[in-house]
Amino acid sequence: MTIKDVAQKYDLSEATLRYYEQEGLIINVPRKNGIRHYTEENIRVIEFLIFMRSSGMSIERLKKYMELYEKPNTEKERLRILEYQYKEVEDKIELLKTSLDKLNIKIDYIKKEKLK
Amino acid sequence: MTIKDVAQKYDLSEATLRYYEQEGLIINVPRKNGIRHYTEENIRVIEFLIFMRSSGMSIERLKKYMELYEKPNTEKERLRILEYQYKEVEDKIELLKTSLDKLNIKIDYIKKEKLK
DNA sequence: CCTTGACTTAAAGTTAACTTTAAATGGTAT
DNA sequence: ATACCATTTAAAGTTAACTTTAAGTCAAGG
Repeated sequence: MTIKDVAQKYDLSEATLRYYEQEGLIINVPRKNGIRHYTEENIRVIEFLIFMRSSGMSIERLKKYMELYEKPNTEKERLRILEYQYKEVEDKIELLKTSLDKLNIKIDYIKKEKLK
Repeated sequence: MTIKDVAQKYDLSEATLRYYEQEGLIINVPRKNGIRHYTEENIRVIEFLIFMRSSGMSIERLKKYMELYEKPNTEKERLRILEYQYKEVEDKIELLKTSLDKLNIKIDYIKKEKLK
């Protein structure tokens, strides 16, 4: 798959794919005449990156994760990163739920004010 | 209350309070010898701002909201903004819940791999 | 052979939301 | 009176995560 194909399939810009590679999030992307041809492994990594970004993990932390991924016997450390991320997402959800409640109260309040 | 008091009480930096004012999110902050003395109304606005920021509303949208707040008969428009924000927060929560599930699956998978 | 179009890299630019800095002022303690 | 301290404003700087631009390469079509 060329960069264009991948970008279309995953709704990323080509620039983003190059940027991720430059940052070390995607490695070993083979070239033919200098042009990227993503392998299945590359694609799996990209899917992982997209998912992790959607959970809010920073590029910085993903870089750390991918560095570990390249080395043997790093499961424990990678697990720690994922579990930490899990907790962060949990916390964020809790915070947002509180926000929802408060928004609701505010909305109701304004609705009542309007009736007066 | 001086800027220092407010910053401490709400765990904001003084710079942030000045920035919000500059952006038009906090208006009519009275000065004595040039020094800010926040009124109760100012404080209520600040509490609102903090809450809205925690729900992820942008400074830009808050600016719009506060502009409306200054004008009479804008309840309908303000309601629209709040309801839109409500939906955005709902969506974000859903997205994050999906992330949690996937993270869980990934974590379990790595744990199992490790056992092999 | 020449142009076109897709791709390349490196570097500079963008945006949001602040933060930091520099220079000035004004009340307070010595 | 002077030195200090908290405050002020305006402007410049920061950070993350991209995006855009400039200049170049290369295979394919006319």
